[in-house]
Order: sequence, then structure tokens, then C-alpha cells
Amino acid sequence: MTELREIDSKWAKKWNRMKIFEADIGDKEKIFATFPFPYMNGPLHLGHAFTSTRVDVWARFKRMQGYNTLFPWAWHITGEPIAGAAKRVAEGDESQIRIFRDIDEVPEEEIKKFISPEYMARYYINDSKKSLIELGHSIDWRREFTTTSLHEQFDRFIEWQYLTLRDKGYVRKGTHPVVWCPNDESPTGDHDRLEGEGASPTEFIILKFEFGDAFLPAATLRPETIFGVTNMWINPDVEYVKINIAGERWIVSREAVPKLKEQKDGVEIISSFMGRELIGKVCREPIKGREIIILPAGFVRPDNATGVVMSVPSHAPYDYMALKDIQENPDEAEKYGITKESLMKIKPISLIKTPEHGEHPAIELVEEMGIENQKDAKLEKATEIIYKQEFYKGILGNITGKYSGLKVNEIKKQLLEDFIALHIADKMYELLEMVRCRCGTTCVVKILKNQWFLNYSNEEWKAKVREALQDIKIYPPEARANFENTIEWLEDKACARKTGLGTLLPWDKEWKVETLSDSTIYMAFYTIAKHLNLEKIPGSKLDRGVFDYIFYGNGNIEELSSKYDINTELLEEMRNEFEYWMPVDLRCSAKELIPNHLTFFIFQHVVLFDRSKWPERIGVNGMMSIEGEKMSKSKGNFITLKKALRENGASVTRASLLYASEGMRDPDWNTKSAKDMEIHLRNLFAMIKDASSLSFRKERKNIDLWLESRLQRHIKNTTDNLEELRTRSALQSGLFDVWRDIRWYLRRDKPEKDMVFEAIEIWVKLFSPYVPAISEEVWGILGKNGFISLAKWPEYNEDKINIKAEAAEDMLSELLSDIKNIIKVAGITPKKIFLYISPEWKWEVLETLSSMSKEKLKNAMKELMKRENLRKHGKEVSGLITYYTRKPERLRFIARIDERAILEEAREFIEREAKAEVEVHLSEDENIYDPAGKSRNAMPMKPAIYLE
RNA sequence: GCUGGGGUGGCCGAGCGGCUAAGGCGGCAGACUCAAGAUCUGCUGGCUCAGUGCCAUCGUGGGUUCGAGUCCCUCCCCCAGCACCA
Repeated sequence: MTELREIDSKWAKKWNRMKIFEADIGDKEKIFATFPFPYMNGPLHLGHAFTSTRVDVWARFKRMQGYNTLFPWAWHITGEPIAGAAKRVAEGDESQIRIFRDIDEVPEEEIKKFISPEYMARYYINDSKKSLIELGHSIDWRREFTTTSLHEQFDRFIEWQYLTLRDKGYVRKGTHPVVWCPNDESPTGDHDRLEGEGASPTEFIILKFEFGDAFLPAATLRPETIFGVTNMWINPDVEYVKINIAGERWIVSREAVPKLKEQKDGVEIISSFMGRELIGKVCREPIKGREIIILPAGFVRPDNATGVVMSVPSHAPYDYMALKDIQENPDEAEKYGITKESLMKIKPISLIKTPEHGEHPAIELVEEMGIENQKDAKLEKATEIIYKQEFYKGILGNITGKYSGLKVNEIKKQLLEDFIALHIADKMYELLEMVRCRCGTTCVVKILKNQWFLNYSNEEWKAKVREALQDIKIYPPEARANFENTIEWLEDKACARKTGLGTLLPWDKEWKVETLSDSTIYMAFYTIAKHLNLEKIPGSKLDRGVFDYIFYGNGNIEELSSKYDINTELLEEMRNEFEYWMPVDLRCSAKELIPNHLTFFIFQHVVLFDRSKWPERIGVNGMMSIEGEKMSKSKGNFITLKKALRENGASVTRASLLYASEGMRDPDWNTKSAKDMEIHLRNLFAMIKDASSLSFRKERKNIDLWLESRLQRHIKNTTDNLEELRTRSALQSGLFDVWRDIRWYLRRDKPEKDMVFEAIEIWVKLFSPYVPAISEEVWGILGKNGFISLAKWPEYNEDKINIKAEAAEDMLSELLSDIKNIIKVAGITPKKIFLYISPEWKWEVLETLSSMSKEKLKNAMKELMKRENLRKHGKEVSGLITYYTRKPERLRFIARIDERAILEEAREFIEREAKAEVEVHLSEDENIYDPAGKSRNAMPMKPAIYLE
């Protein structure tokens, strides 16, 4: 058990010492493979290792194919979580400390120092780097860096990126609603929430109804229904206030005030009163100036939007039921001084007609569904149905003026713009569910002003991204739709925030470039990081001019050199390095990053770099689970890479991870499979190690041709699979399928020495990207020089494909299983086995039938009976035709082989396996020994069998 | 809810119009062994049998086709994302 782990460590050290994965500019074609830098608020885990090993396997494969291959690595520390965790350590947060101690395995004395976010990041970086080396990743470590000012040169690079983006017009200042914690004075992302994960601001439209010197601002999601408003709903038993707001006066629920304060200017309370004081009065609808009565409604929630609701009974089931209830019980309304007469005067007003219903869809549906009163739970469903039907299919009526005759979804956007232009509408954002920050405070929606945005909604930009995407190879292909879709819905993206770690926005240093925005084109930075690190170029020298030269070739090199005090050779070398390594050949990540990082990655490349530097391939994979469950620190089923390596070693970890899944499916890690993989690898190693002590045979036989042929197929399969990042299939074919064939080969006969060692050599190469340490060890045992990591990948040679040899082996293995089957069912132990080879004429039937078209097959009998030699076997021919045509696949004719020669050659093998003597006869020979008449059963590729 | 991906034998997973529904794991039996482990071999949906056979099955229910895990529709379930969060 320990042996494999010793091998893993030995080679990890050796690669690292010999620096064989450091890649420099060369004459050879290059490959540049990257993994999205991991976020260092904790150690690497199996999820990271799964994806990164896919990248490493691909890089190793490409390196062996002869490409000059670069696989660099860096670390991400931008943003909140590291800073937040450091703060929690400082506050003595027990659950945070427990995670560091128990899951991350950080020693107590180190945890104390985690009050410094930089220290924490450095600690995890060191820790993780050790794990990656141990895992055997073929990384060029000279190009390592971190984000933020922790790496001053990278900091300058991000400055360059944002200055360039701004100059090109892709960064704009804007205003945007966010979920906001008033206590922290910071946006509250999903990660920072105690409650309300997934909730995002919903845009309510405020329609302003005139009411004395103020407005009653009704909040709605369906502003078009204002044409059908019949009354207002106000909750009589809650407190309302009159406020000043942006130069107007509004009447809203008291709860609405703090929310509006975050969204509008100049909000202050003038007076307050109970809702009942409004009931029975009238307001004025802003479009036509109709008088609208205010009615009491207990269902109006003061904590939702403005607490003012307009009533459109014709198109809103709730409104209809509420109106119906109040009209049927006018006594209640009379308490507020509303006359029965004015109540009964209210009639639903239709403005949308749907194909499913007529003029008053809500009323009709409520009746269809048998809804009794306004407390009925079915109202929710009814509202949903009506909304959908009206939105997609509803036609607006004459009452709506310029919108009439159109569908709701066609005019919604325009209508809103019109209403806002007429100053009759406004917007308010609201959370539809409770959201609470980690600090316990209830969150609200805040309109963040002067926020910096990347203009991802820009249509020209999108068009360019779509164009780039067409040429990017996506593995697996089914992930492509996801990218296409993301491009469609993507809107402007805030690219800076005020808190956490990050590069300062160069022109507005209150802001820091946010985490998804400083991680999009840093692959370009890898190409020069080597020089910046080795030559220790200080960040202060890296002005825009330097980067403009390196990435665009702009400027005069002599002038730049003297201006920034960087010698011309170095500048030139960095430019060459950028030109050589870019574009990125592979970027690989888990599927969760498609809608953000991976798509942004394309966006940024297309505007910052020349077309020739746009990405080549993107790989996507599923999410790691542990023993069938989602991995999480709180569940405690979190497996760090360090722990996995300690328990399994690198080879077992790598192979088990990649054997777990491919494509978009989620891989699962389980201890049992890892143990099984360990057993497999140990056996494999032992088998190869002992191969030289086998006893060998001299002459070549059919089985050697077979193995040679099969190996070629496996080479092709493994290569094709790896090419498209099907890492699981490649492991299957390169390791397990070859193994199976070698086992058959060794079982069939004594091995021929050259053949078996050729097979082993190919085999080891095919699986070496997966278990590189074991492969290096075997490579030495085989007496090879140098590293297998740098050896030549086997090349597929079609000339070695031998269909006849393969057909012959197929025949033998089927024959053997038939014999064993007969022995079993007959319950006899044969001393002798008689095999009868198919007569010539049966071959003729097979060959003829297999060459016939479907239609011709119907008249096959007629055709065949034209032939003299077949006519005498008429009955049997007809039987054969039935046999073959019933399952047309049987007609797949592979190759005519010399069955007799094959059987004679394999006689010993059959005798050994069946433990009986074997005699081979041609069934058409006269006077053969055939007491049971079995020879009649002989068919091409299927000798008849008689046992005695 | 919306968008995208997916549901295959005891389990993991190939297959994406017609090869035998690959391969692995687990289980059972045999060989080897003093024994255990490892290894090797066979079996592992049902029935039948001196073999080349029949039936069933690929989330559910329909449909297209000479033929369907494979294509189309209905429904159910799982995964990811839904943004200022890494």
C-alpha cells in the first residue's frame, strides 16, 4: 500500500527539482492550458482537484504529443470572504475558528495570525501549493502570482485593463438597485445572508393617483391595467404617512418610508394618520382623470411596496373577489361613510381580451375555479394563470388608446417609458421575501449611485462575443447552449465595490475592482509574470505604456525603455512571450462558472485583444459531491486536497477523481471507489514490474497481430477522447481497455517478448497523464531513459489494424464460451471436442446476402437458387436466410478468415481452457467422425461443436 | 418560477435510429493457498436449452418508424445558474 505513495512523492519531488515543466518560448508549436485561479479563503478541496487534474491530464497529453506546453498557476484573493473571515477571527467567532481548525487543519498558533487577511491568504497559498506539487501537476511555478496589491505588478496590470476598457467606452457610471444591509452599509450578496437566499429586487411600477395636494402611489407589476382601475385599496388599520419625496408629496404606509429613503432623494415625513381616514374619499386616476373611490381592504400589506394598491377586478382575481365581498356586505363599508349606492356603482372595466376567456378574464376564471371568497388559496393560482394568459396572448382593447389591438408583452416596455415620460409613473424596488444579513439586520433595496459598470449589455459587444464563441470549441458540446443563453440575458455588471480586497480603480480610488472583473484576462499576465518575477521588476515601472507595448506593440521601445527604466531586451522578450503563448488553448472549470466567469472571460478578450488572441477551447465539468452529497464545510463532509493526498496518495486521487464522471455530470467521490482504484493501480504496477519474468515464445502468431491491431484502436480512442477532454472515457480506453486486451493476450498463449513489451510501453504512455508518477517508475523499470512525462505520445497507425486477426479472435472467444456453455447445460465432462468448420457454400451465402440491399434480400432465396451449387442445399439455404435476415446485424460481414489455420494454431489454447483434446474437421469432408450430425450446424465464423 | 443540462441493470457509468445495452464496482462460484488477502477464470433480469433461442427492461404515459435508451409530445424527479457573490 505504501509503495504507491512513496512512488508518488518521489516523482513529485523529482519533477519539481528538475523543473521539467518550466516552459519557455521555443520553435515548437505551443499549448497554453489554464485553470481559473482558486479563491484562497481556505485550502484546495476535491472540487478544485477534479477540474485541475483534468487540465493537468490534458496538458500532459499535449506535452507528450510534442507541443511546447505551458500550465501556469495563480491565486485569487480579491473580494469579501477573506477580509470577512479575518474580521470574524478578530472577533473570536467560534464557528469560524472551528472551521479553520477542524476542516482546514490550521494549527492554533497560525489561526491567531489570521486576523490579517494577507497573512491568511499567504498561509493558504503556501499550503495549497504544496498539495498541488504533491498531486503531481505539471505546473510552471515561475509564473505564479496573486491578485490585488499583494502582487504589485498584477495590481498594475488590472489598472491597465480598466483604463483601457474605460478608454474604449466599456465602463460606465450608473445607478442600480441592490440588496442592502443598512447596518453594514454594504450590498448583501447571497453568501452574506442568514435568510432569503436567492431573493433579488423586484421592480414595482408606481402609478401616481392625484389626491388633494399629494399623490396616492399605487404599486403594481402590471401598469397597463391602469385603464381598468375601478377603486383603490387601503388598509384602514395601519398607519399611513404623508411624505415629501423628490419634490412631490406621496401618501404611503409608514413601513415604506425607510425603503424609499434608500431609493429616492429628499424623503421626509410630513404627517401621519391611520388608513381609515382615507377610506371613502376619492382620488383621480392620472390618464383620464376619472374619480376613483378608496375602499377598505385588510389584505393590503403595509410592508409591501407603498402599501397603496389599485383595484382592477376585470383582470385581477384578488381584486374581483375583494370587490365582490364588499359589495355583498355593504354594511362594513357603510361604517366608513361609503354609501351603498356608490359601492354598487362600481363595475369591472375590461381592457384585455384573451382567447381563453372573454372580456373579463379574471371574473370568468374565478367562477370556473369555483373560488368562494377572498381568503381562498386558489386565488394565487388564478392570478398566475391570468397573468400568463394576458401577458402572452391578451389583446389590449380600445380603452387603452394607442396600445389597442396589440399584445401586452409587445407594449409593456414602451408603455412604461411613456408613463414615466408623462410623470404619471415611477419605480420602486422591493424584496418579495424577507432577507436578513449575516449581521442579523433586515435588508432593503438600495439604489446605489455612481456605481461603475461594465457595459455587458452593449449589443455590439455581444455581437462580437457571439462571433468569438462560434470559433471556440466547447467541451462537452452540450454546454454551448448555456453560453449562448448567458450572452442573451447578460446586463451591465457592476465591476467595483467599496469593501474587501482588490485593485483600486485607477481613476476613482474609492472603489476596488471586484472579483469577477479582475479575473478575466489574467492569462495574458502569466506570459510575462515569469520575467516580472525573475527580474523583480517593481510595479512602479509598469505604466500603461509598458503594457501597451507588450500587448499591442504600441510605442517606441527605446523611448519606453528609458522612460520606465526597463531594458529593451526584456521589453522585447515580454512582448514575444505574450505573442507566443496567447491565445489560451484551454480554460476549464465547473459548470457553475458558465453564466459568469467563463462568459466574462470571452467578453473581455474580444475587446482587449486582437482576434488572434481569442480563446481556443473551454472545458466545463460537473460539481464534486462526496458520498452522494454536496460537499460543504457546514455539513462536515468537506474533503481537502491535502487530506485526500494523505489518505490516498496522488495517483489514486487523480485516477479516482477522473474516473468519477465526465461531461456536465456531477462527479462523486467515495472512499470505497478510491480504495478499489488503489487496488487496481497496485495490481497494474505489479503486473508490469513482473512482466520480464514471464516465459516467452519466439514465433509470431495471429494473437500478436490481434494485439497490435487492438492497441492501435486504443491509441486512437484514447487520443480522440483526450483531444476533446473526455477524461473519463480516455482513462477507460487507455488504462482499462488495454489492460483487458493484455490479459486476453497472456491467457491465449505465451507472450512474444517484443510484442508484449511494445504493448506495455504503449499502455503506460496512454495512462501516464492520469498516474504520471507510477508511469515514471514503470518507465525506469522498462529501462527507458528520461521522463515519460516528456516521452512521445503513441501515434495511431492504421496500417496495423488487422480485421482478420480481430475476427479470428472474436471467433475463438465465442467458440470457447459456446463450448463452456454446452458443457454446463449438458452436464458432461468431455474428453474430446470435435469442431466442424463451415462448408464453402455457407460462406458464399453469407457473402452474397451481406452484399444485398434491403429490397433484394426479400428475393434472396430466388436469387440464390439460381446457383447450381447452392440449389442442392435448398432447405438449408432457406434456413440460413431466415437466420441472417431475422437479425440483419448478423449479416455484418467482417472478413473471410482461414478458420482451419486459426483453430489449428489455437488448438492448445482451446484444449487448455476446455480441458479436453480437440479435433478439427471440415464439415464438407466425407467420412468425418460426426455421430450426432452436429456438423450441419457449422456456420461461417461459428464452427459446429460435438463433445464426447 | 425562469434558463440550461440530465434521469440507463444492486451501484458508478458508456451508448444518442439497427452490432451482443461497453467497461468498472459490488455479489456468487471455481482455480491457486495450510489459511487469509491478492491474483486468475466463469456467472451475475427471467425462461429455455448440446450452444447460434425466446421474453422483459433504459424516470412516466403516449406517438413517429420495418425497427427507439437513441427522434417527437405529456408529466414526474435530480443538478447548475438566476447577478454585484466567490
